[in-house]
Amino acid sequence: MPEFLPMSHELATIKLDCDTGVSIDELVPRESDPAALAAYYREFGFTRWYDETESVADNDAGNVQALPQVDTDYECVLDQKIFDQWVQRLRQSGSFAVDTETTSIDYMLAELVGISLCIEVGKACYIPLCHSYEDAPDQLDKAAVLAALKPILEDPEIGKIGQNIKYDAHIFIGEGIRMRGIAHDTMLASYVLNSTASRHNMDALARYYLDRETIHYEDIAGKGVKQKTFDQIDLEQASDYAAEDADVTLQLHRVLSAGLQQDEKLHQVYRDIEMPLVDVLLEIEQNGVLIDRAMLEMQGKEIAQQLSRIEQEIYQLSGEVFNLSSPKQIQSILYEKLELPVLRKTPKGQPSTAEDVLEELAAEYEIPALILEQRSLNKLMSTYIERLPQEINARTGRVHTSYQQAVASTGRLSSTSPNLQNIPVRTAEGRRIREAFVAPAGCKILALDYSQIELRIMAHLSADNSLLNAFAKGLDVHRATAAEVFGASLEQVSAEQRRAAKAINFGLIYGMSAFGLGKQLSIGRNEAQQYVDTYFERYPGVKRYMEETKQRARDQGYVETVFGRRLYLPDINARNANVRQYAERTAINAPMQGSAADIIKRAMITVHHWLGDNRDACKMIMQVHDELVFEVAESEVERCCDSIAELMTGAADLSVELEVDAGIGRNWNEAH
DNA sequence: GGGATCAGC
DNA sequence: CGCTGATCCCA
Repeated sequence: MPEFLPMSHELATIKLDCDTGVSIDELVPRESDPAALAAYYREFGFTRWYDETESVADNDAGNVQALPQVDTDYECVLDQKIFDQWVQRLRQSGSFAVDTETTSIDYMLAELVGISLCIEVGKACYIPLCHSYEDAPDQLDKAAVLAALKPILEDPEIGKIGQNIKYDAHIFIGEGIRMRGIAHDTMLASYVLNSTASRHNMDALARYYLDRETIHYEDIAGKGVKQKTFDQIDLEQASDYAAEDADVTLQLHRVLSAGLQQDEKLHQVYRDIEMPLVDVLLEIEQNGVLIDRAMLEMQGKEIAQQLSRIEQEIYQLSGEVFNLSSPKQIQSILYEKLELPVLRKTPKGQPSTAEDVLEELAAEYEIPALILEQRSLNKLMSTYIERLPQEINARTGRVHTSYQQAVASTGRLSSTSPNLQNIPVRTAEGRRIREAFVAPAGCKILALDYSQIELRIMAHLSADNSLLNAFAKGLDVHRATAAEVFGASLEQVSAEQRRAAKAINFGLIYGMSAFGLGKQLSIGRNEAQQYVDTYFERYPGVKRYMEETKQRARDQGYVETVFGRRLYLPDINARNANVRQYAERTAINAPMQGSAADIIKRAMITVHHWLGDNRDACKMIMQVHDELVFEVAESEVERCCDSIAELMTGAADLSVELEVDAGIGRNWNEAH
């Protein structure tokens, strides 16, 4: 086992120097010599477990190089001459760190307040533009400053370095500046080096990688309802804070780059996937999605009627009115008042009222079925039908989500405010929400999704003959699995058998346990174990792959995707069996989920480049893990469909072909 | 702020 | 059984 695996909580008490007998101080180079840094990272890597609350000093010295503290020279630019000098230096620089200060964390609502810049570590400036508190000093003219910076920010030859630079690029778009040369993002570098870190915000990175405590926004702006927006903050405080951000970003960039240089595969993931994706996500987010407000209103009225009918019925049957949104009250009605049998308990020991439990109770009793229906309609109502219209931007008339690029440990994106990656599709009523995701007049929605991408990746990684064969022949893979496991011919497979086989296939991707499979299929543990055993007999390559993956995880402390993205598993050698098995399931799942994420990200980048200057006719508007959604001019839609499908299938060269299903419609539902 | 629940892949 | 985010209740 390598010495510097990320430590699980269980192992956290073992000091790093216990293993080597060498004092930590001797291990950490104190100079900023790149060669020393390089040697250091080669030896120790960035494998420490870190989060916001942890500082290098608090822990056991850490394996991270703290750059020597440099005397800082931060200036607030209020003078035209000084500004001109900065512009001059920026023009001549190969790259620089940039950070914007604004009035909101919402990129579509935020107003630019000031800009900070740093070309050389320790020397940074803040250019205030719109501080508007009482007696605020005169500031440089915003339009003039932006006009001077625009050619520099738009010059692809001058590299821009930022912390979550997509946000700053959004802000500049709001000012009519399309940032080019987005070269580095310290948040993404940190994410590629260790995706399991809980957060990749600047404060945490500075604390961990620079052993430096930065000024916290709350300290200068206050917190809660009284929190000031940045334009209300005193220039002196604002300058220290903002200039520091740019300076720290540049310092972080140096340290993190040195780390990435030490592993060619990780460097490629960063350079060839994550960085180019920034521009793609920027575009998708700016594009936004058109939502048919009237459609949702209509659906809302229908559902409100159904809801009140169901609620009345539930109150009648249970003999009292109570809050159906409170699991606690439902629990007391069902299990105490009406004395229904308790089939399962929540982790905290409360009788569960979860979907599958109520599903089972619904066979015998009336109320559970009604509660399920109420819950599902209520969810549609509060999360989608009522919420989505509120998310429509007043200026663009569209919904602009945020894709989080440094959140999911496996390499997936996530989507927030609103989450467009969990729009209902499973049930008929839910699916109707997608009818409200529409194309404007003259356009169509084009949706393309990878077919069985994770299973194909499993076939590729495991090189199992039967599985490779099933895909090569273009078989219905769940049916093929059923035929193998139940010893039937393809034609003989029943619907029930196919359903079970599908659950097995999903189980495999999730690092299946007999317990979990049994629960999914509502069968006993032993019967489920039988299925698993038979499966592994028929697919010995898969069995071997699973064992090898777990062993590799134990040996090296991480697993990786087809493209070399890494996921650390600090708990893989834990002594607690539950903790360890959980890590083992993640070890199985992460390479498949993560490789799929890599592949669609690569596809997004090539599609983005293919679109070139044709982005008015064909706009990428959503990504849902294995699906890309576009808004396309009617005249172009067939051509785009074929070309994009080809680019998507070509995004990886696996030992099974990738397949893409495509659909075209007036709305997202029709496009499926 | 944490837990329960449920929407997606 | 893997990975997420939003909403709600309740302390």
